[in-house]
Amino acid sequence: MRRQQLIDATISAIAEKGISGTTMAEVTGRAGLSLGIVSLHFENKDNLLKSTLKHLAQELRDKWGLVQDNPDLGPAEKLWGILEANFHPDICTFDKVRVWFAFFGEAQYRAFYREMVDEFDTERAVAIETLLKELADADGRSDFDAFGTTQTIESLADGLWLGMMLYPEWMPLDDAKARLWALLSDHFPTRFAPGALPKMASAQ
Amino acid sequence: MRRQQLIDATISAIAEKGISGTTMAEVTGRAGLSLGIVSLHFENKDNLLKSTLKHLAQELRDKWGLVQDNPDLGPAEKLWGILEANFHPDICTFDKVRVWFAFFGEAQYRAFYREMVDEFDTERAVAIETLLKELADADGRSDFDAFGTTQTIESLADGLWLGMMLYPEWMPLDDAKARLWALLSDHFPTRFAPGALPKMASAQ
Amino acid sequence: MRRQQLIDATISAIAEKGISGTTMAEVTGRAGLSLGIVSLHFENKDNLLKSTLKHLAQELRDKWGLVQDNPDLGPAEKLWGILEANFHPDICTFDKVRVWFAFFGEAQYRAFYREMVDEFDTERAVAIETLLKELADADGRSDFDAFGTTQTIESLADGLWLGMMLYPEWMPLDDAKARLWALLSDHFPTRFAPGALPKMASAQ
Amino acid sequence: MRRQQLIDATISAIAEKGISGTTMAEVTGRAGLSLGIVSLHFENKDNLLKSTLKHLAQELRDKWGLVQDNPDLGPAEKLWGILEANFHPDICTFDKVRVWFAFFGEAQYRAFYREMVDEFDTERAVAIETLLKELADADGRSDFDAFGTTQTIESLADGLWLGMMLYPEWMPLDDAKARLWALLSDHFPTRFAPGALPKMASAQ
DNA sequence: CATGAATGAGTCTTCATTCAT
DNA sequence: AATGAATGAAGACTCATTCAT
Repeated sequence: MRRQQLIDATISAIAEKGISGTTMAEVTGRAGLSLGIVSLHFENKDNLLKSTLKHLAQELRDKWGLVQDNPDLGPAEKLWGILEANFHPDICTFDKVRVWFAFFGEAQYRAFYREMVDEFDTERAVAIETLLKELADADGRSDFDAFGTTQTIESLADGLWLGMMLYPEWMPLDDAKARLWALLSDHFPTRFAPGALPKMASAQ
Repeated sequence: MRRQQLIDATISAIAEKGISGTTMAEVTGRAGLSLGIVSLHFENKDNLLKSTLKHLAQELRDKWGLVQDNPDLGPAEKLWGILEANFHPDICTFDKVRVWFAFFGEAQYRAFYREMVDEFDTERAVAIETLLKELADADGRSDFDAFGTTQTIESLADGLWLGMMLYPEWMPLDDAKARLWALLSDHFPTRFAPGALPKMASAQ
Repeated sequence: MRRQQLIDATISAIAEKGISGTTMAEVTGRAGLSLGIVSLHFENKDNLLKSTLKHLAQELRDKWGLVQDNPDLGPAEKLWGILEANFHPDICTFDKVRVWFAFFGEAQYRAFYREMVDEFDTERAVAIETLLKELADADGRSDFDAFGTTQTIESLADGLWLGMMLYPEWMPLDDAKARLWALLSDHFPTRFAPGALPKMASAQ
Repeated sequence: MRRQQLIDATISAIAEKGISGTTMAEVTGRAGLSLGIVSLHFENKDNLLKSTLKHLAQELRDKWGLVQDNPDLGPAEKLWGILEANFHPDICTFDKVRVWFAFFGEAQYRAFYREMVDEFDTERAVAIETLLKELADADGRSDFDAFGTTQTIESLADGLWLGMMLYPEWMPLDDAKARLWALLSDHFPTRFAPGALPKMASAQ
């Protein structure tokens, strides 16, 4: 499919050259296609970029959605699975993380990002908060701050991505996952045993 | 000083229009100056942008540096002071946070960011890790993972910034600070009493 | 071919407005094409100007090269043919002469001129000197200063061009050719009969 | 005098950077003066350049005018003196020759050149032609082409300048003077003895 | 479907000129 | 008389978009 070919080329171009360096010639050159082809499949550049972001968002949504919809998983497994989706090898590519932050950083796409992704993000925050409550209730901890912990978890996950992008040596993928697991361990030591981070639970 | 005037206008322009929308006309128009003035004081656009980032980095560095050098503060106060610098009203402006992420996101400036800021970031990570060790030692906790906790703290701080930028309603400034304080409370409840977040400790 | 169209427009523009007055808009306007076309075919302005000079140099080289390679011509005919090439209606246009001097006069192109044209000029000087020696030997004039006469002939030819450009009324084309012929007559009266300047020998 | 200081700087700038590279900052920088000083002494750039050319023309005119007005010189000495003025060390500097050709080559100044220098050039051509006639009459050569020889002499002198500028190794100053002397020898062997070129006749 | 030559609006940059000091 | 910061018009260059083939 030409569309996917162009989206892949766009991801690669943005990762390497940034949004401002991502010209149509750059994208079509990377795709090995002609200049005019973009207008054929995406109308214009703006739409190509938005479609690229939409593709990344959908890809991530599908990844954790699969975990959430899995009836065989308990709440702790689901929670970890949703979080781990962010670090899945399909999702957490160097190139793709760079593209996410490129869109976060560019004002004109931040607005679009919100329209596009707000719904997904809200869903995810709700899913996480619900699972946290479930776990806290099961442990009889009525004072547990599920909302605040959701904020912490989501922010930590985002911050780990940024760290992986900016300082890959200081923050390798395994460290990032270990930090997130450790946070869960601190809150639910019985559910997320310290140091017992499962290997690629979501990789099947 | 014209330089500062132009840097302020650049921050405002990037925040509102993004790096690609930050034209020389946009910047000089916001500063109420003429087009040619930039080349007079910054040689060219690239240098203006780099000087803007350098200014932000130095401003932050100065802010937490002041805390670190204060001999009247104990380790817990210092640790919180350093972290709180990120949320100081001089630093954590909506505009300025947007500019930070604009630079993170744009490939050509990410490289420059590292050259420029790497040293500051490393210093800060070392300072945090050292203070954490000091606190853990004082409490006799020899098994404390100071490095991992530093990673978590720094990543959470970054992620909170991102959350404040992308979803200001969901993540207001006070929530962000509360999340960071809560993380410290989890690790050192005697030093950072749960719910006892001090008001603007670093603002004096 | 667009390239030739643009080179022609460049010659016309430089002749009329000088190198500094030869803007991209001026050139493309004369060619009846759009502004962007130059970067498509010549990358940038500098390369367009250099290509224009290269074209002129090659055109001249081809013109006298044809004479030199003609096996039917004797040495005197060849010598005159080579010199007359400078005054051929294809070469010695008002516009083109102006362009030559424009490049001579502009410091940044003089260096390029030498790289580009040095070889041709050296070849031509050698060809002239060789033919002079041949003629002198045939006449048994062992004391003939072929090198010095070459210097004189070439310098005179250049100076005649300058005269034609600066004072066209004082130095019409026919006078210029007559001066050159007279110089040869002075040295080889039997080969170049005084007053017997052939009409457009190279024009067929 | 500031004016002379600026004219000298302009000559040096044009020689090295060409007319288009001769900015006001370049000129005033070379003169060690401030940017605004040009408008004080020359009104504007155009006038500075024209004054520079005027200065060069006057300098040359004064040089051969001195020879012409010298009652102690015979016609042959005068003729040579006038021609040699072109190669006087005050006149025939590398820089100054480059500036002459810069003005010849730039269309917008060629027109001014003619207004400014036409008179001098005509005077000189008349002076040369008159002296040639005088010499020919004295020798009883009624068929001598004084006008044509003037054309040849003047053109050769110009061409020798061009040769000295473009190929200084191939055409050193002494060769240039020798070529001009040899031309005169060819026409008046008794007045300009072959090989007897006088040393710096005009240098006293 | 696909190509890529051509267009021209938009941007950075240079630089002559002005003018308050 | 002299300075040099400031201006803004002018020019080179880029690049999204169009369209004939």
